[in-house]
Order: sequence, then C-alpha cells, then structure tokens
Amino acid sequence: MIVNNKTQKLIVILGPTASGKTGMSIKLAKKFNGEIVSADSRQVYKGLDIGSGKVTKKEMQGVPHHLLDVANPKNRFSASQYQKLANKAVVKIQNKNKLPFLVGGTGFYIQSIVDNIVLPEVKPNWALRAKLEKKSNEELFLMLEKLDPVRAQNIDKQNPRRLLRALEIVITTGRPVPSLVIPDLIGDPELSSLSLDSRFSAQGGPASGWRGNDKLLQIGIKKDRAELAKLINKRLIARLKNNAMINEVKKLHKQGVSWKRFEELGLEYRFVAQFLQNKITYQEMIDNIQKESEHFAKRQMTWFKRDKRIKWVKNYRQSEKMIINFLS
RNA sequence: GCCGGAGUAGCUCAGGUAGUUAGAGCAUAUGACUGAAAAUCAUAGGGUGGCCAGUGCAAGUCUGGCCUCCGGCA
Repeated sequence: MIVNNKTQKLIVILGPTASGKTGMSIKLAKKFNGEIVSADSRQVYKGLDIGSGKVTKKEMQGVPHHLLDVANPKNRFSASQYQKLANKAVVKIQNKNKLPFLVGGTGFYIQSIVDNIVLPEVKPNWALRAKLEKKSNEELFLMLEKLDPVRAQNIDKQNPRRLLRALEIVITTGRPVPSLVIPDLIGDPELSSLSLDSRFSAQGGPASGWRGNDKLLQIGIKKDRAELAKLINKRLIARLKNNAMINEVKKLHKQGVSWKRFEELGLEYRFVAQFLQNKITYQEMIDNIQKESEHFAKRQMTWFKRDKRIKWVKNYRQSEKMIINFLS
C-alpha cells in the first residue's frame, strides 16, 4: 500500500509551544501547494480547541488540515493510532501530488512518522496495568529483568509508566520489546536500514521512514526563552478573554470528560479544571499555566535537540528558502 | 505598652526528650522518553539555622537579651 517513491518528500515544521508553527505552516503550504498533517497530541481531540490552540477554519485559509478532531477526549488516544492515521494522510496528500507538511510540537508523534518507529502491536491492557500498578518500581523492574533483560538494561527504572508498558509487551506476547535503532539520530547517515523485527510491524509508513536528505526536511522554529515566555503569556491572556477557555472546559466536563481526565490532558486543561473545582484560585491557575507551559516548552526543546537533522530557522523567509532548495 | 505565636534553601514549611556531612514540596538549572508524550520520570546547585551572649564534651534544639513579623488586648 505504501509507495516509497524517491520523488516523494516530507517537510516537517516543528518547534516549542507558542513558537508560531501554525501561522508559518499555513503560509508555506499555500506557497508550495501543500496540505498540513498536524502532529499535536491534544489537537487530535474533538472539542479541545481554545486550550490546545487549534487552528480555526478561518485561519486555515483553505489549506486542508489532517489529524485534527479525530478522537473523543473522553478516551485516550495513542501514538500508535496517530502513526496509522498520519501515515495514511501523508499518502493521501502525495497521491494528490501535493506536498505534505507535518506540523506540530509532539516530538514522539513526529518521530513515529519520520523514522517510522516500530510500535509493538500490543494494545494497552488496563486490567493487567491495574494489577501491576500496585507493585513498587523495584518489583516491576525485577520482573522485567527476568522477562526481558535487554529492555531492562536501558529502561528508566523509576518510571512506572515505562515499566508497565514494557512488561505489558512481554507478558502478552511472550517476546521481548524490539530494540530501537535510529542511526540518523546518532548522526550516522550511512546506516540506513532499521533492523526491523519481523514479529512486529510498523504501521503504514515507508520501511525505513523518511530518512535521507533528499526525502526529508525538518525545520525547527527557534525562539529564545524570554521571547517564548512573552508569547506564551500573550496567548494565555487571549485565551482567557470572555471566559472562552473556562467555558470550553465547563462544556467538555458537561459532555462527560471527567476531572481526572483533565489532569491527564495537562496544562490549560489541568489547571482550568482545578480552578473550576475550587482547588486553586484564578490567579494560581494563571500562574500555573504560564509556568508549566514554559517547562513544557523546555521539555520539547530537550527532545528536539537530540535530532541533528533539524534545521533551525528564525522566520518565514529562511524556511521558504530552505524549502526551495530542498525541492530543487 | 501588655499577652500569645512565629523567625530554618528563592517561596511554603518538617525537624520527640540537644548528639555523625540540617530535610521535604515547589521554584531554578540540566536531562531522559519503545502504544498516556501538554503525559510520565530522573539528576544537580542552593542554607554563617534573625542577631548577640551564656550553659554543655556537644545548641536549629536549653537560658537570657536585642531585632523583625503576625494575631489578640489596651
């Protein structure tokens, strides 16, 4: 189903929150006859609009957007589901002879497409997780060491979420977690093939992802920290106007999104929900969103910095030039 | 002025009966990330313990004085 044609190309626009990805990507898509595939783990949910900074119909200016509003916020969406849908969207765009722009700030989602990482075909097993959750990190780690010593070697021993997932994979398949090797990431473009474990399959992308300078261009929007903090603040104030964001959360809660679920959704959703439950004051809500958003931006940059293929730009002009170069 | 409470990390505070290098959460800095990724997790720096004196082998901890803040009474 997947055509891995040499002439096919993928452009990624990434950057920390509030860096201006949306505006830039629409401008670029119009210029280069492209369509946009969102890579945002919150904008996939229907109804998370203002708080997630989702583009409005008007802002799209006729540029088609994919992977928005594809999930119900009451349920958890996953990287694996994302990978499947996004790969499909990319193919669809290419079949129209248009240029796909993968745009967003969720590094893990972007990587799932760009490197077509293999996500083991094991669905979350909530009953099993509930059982394992009762155990301590130490106990979980010891179990994993026995069942999958390779994965145990480089897992974060103290992160229950990672431990649970790794155990879930071995326990339900009886096989170890496939090892993840991404040569380009470590800066060795010569090694091009990922040692794919045939027992697991990646979901619908080109076999070795979009590796190669002729196929992939990753552009990152660079902003210094002080500037980003200002942008985050400006955006936050705009979202609070007319109680827009507060009302959005109220509405979602009325539609059945639990307070507990809002905690998982994070940032604006977490703190607005806490405010609506009278757990924090209005001012605390604002301060927390601001601070946590800055932290989040930092975490995003930590992730992006690892990928040496990313070319950092300051403005639209630079990225336009880069793309012209890339396409010629 | 009197009575009571309090002064310990940038902030909020823990620290029975005095005993090795004073802790936590948050903040700050840095990092990780294999189906929750705006989530989850890790590491680090940082304190002349309000000030001065006294008792003790030993004081954040006991005693006295002074300074500052909060509450109540006048």
